[in-house]
Amino acid sequence: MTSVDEPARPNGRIRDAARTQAEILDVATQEFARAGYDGARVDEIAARTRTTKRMIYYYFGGKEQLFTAVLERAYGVIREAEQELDVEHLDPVAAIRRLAELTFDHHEQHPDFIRLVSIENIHGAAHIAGSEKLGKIGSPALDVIRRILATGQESGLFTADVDAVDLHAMISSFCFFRVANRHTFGALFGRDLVDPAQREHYRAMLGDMVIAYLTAERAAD
Amino acid sequence: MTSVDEPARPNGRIRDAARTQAEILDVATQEFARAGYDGARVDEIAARTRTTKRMIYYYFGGKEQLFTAVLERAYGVIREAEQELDVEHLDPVAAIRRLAELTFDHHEQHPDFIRLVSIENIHGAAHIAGSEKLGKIGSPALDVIRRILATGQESGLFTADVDAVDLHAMISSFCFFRVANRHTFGALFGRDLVDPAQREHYRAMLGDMVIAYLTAERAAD
DNA sequence: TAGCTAACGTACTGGTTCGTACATTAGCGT
DNA sequence: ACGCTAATGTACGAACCAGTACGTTAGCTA
Repeated sequence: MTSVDEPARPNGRIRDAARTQAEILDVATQEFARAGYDGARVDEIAARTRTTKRMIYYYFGGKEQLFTAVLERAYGVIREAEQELDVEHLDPVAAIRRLAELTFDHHEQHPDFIRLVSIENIHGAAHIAGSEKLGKIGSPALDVIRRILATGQESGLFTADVDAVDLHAMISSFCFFRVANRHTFGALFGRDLVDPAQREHYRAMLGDMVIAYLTAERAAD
Repeated sequence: MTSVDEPARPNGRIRDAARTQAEILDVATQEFARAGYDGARVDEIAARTRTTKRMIYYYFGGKEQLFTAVLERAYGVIREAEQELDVEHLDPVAAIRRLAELTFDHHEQHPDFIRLVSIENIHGAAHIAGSEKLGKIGSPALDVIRRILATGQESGLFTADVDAVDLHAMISSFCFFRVANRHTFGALFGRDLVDPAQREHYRAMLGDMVIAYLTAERAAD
């Protein structure tokens, strides 16, 4: 099965620290997302790698640090995606809608990440708190929202008195819930929130919701 | 500390099956919510009860069934609370806002339940699926929403083409995220979503959001 | 008050799982 | 070519933990 791997590779057993580490992180991400922190098995992660359990401890130190490394990489992916956001050329309403849609898409495309976040919350965000990397890196998306919001509020288009962090929470809530609670919601209400046929429906619903909130006519106060 | 428990009780060691089971469920709820399914320890649950591990297996059969029983009771509490909903005497806008607020309050008051739901989703809702009790009991809240929605849509007050299940998902998203992701959100963005001082702020934000969505002026289509 | 059963306690086991001691090799620098 | 170190593999141990065999007692019933 793995006989013809790559050309000019003797027996496919080459030493490559970076590749080994990346492979461990890939498998660990799946395993932690599959079963939770305590449900994940170090032996299982090792077995699904081309290397051994010894290497996990050699490179990461232990299960706990491995999970932290998994989180760090997962959040890194998000941050990279957020840096590619290009919506500020749009008018505020369109920009916010587009940003919400991209957030929606990203959540849908990374269910493992959502699960890791759920798991980390079960454990009180102890690993994030104990990570230097994850300590102080504000989300690029937040800066984008901040600027769009300022423009929209100055022009009077946005009537809501809301700041970027809260708006981010609002958008994330919807995207997160849809993916994270898919199973219980489906079991209890018989509706699959991640049904591909309903994807556009929910995408539009999110955009409508956020725009309606931001532009609603407010009672004078 | 526990010397003077209750009057007329010889040594406090009385046989009471119902009480023992309830006590196991109480402690198990805390322990599962604290550490997740795999992180929870049956011995720990037993130790924090007035009874022994033997009783857990005697009454519930095993760890898996105990978790299912915990879920069943937790969902039962929700359903009871939903049956007390009394908002239909209000006009549709006020009724929906009130319902959202009550949902908000209930989530805030039951963080353990939120955690159990997160945990159950990590495991693909396997326990709900395997439970007869949890299989077929539609939420009373859903019926209430359905009726309010119908009234509001007929009168033209509500312009959004949304059904009860989706609206319920929208409201729950916000309430759930705020509690469930409190820790990672706080660690990453430095804002405690469950800060008591901000409680009214978020409560109002949810109501504004839902009402704005339902009553927004729609482009003719 | 004898006896019966539900309710309860103790002590243990067998398997699992994280982590490590020890042995080995690839491949770079000189 | 020769060593030196990063990288890797093997085998094992010690603790932990879900679940159980076996023994005991409360309290109702007749």
